[in-house]
Amino acid sequence: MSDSPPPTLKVASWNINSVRIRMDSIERFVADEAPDILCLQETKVVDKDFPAGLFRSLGYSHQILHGMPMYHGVAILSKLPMREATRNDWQDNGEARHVGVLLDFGLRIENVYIPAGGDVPDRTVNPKFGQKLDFVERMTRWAEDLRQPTLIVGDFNIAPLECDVWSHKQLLDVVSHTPVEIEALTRFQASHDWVDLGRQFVPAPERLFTWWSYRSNDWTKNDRGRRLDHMWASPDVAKTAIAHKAHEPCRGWLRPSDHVPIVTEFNL
DNA sequence: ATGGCTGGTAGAACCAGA
Repeated sequence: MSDSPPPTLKVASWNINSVRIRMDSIERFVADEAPDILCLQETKVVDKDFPAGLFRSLGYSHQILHGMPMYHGVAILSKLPMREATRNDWQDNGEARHVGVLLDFGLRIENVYIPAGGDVPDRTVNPKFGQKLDFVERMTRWAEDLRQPTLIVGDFNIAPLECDVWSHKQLLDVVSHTPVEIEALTRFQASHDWVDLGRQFVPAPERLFTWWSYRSNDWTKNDRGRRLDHMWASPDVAKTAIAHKAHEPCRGWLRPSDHVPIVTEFNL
């Protein structure tokens, strides 16, 4: 690492489901948690319309945007300088699903939005499911060549463990928790010996969810959540993590995203 | 009780999310 790192670093990741209509929630979350770096997915805005001024007023003067019209879109907002933004298109279809940056002290932060994969977990009848699996496989090839300390965060759209969903048995055939997806994600994990920070701090079989469907009248009733959002770190980076949580209160705020932010603090 | 909702964009008998 070149420059010396700050004493502590707090990183948050949040599938925001439209950044423009979620600024009140973002201000409230920033007041609660004050992350140094905020990685967003599903910003749903082209870069020229991104609410850059609002984030600047909250202290996030360093902004790396990768948006597109209507769908997807990722962004990294930071209080610390960032450089060398990379964009990978692991489906080769132009969708804005990844952006990566390098911090001055040598840590890479990679922000990814893995495709949801459609309804039917069979690539022969549902091309979106095949695209999701292929996306993860290409990410795996990419990660095999990573040599720098890296933190990869985002909406992986896969809940790998039995305790990552409200009912393992009832979700076995539901896209996000099928064995073939979990096998693909397991290969990705092995490609860089990624450490799952969520489970480093909340070990299985404890409940840990980051998403609850909009379709329930009361998201707290029956607690039908899934852990779709993740932060995975290079082994050396994982050793510096001192706290991790899913910020569940956000799901109960006015006009919430269906995902809640996840937050990890590091003592570098 | 896995769609019963929520977005963007168009102005939908839409598409997508997961």
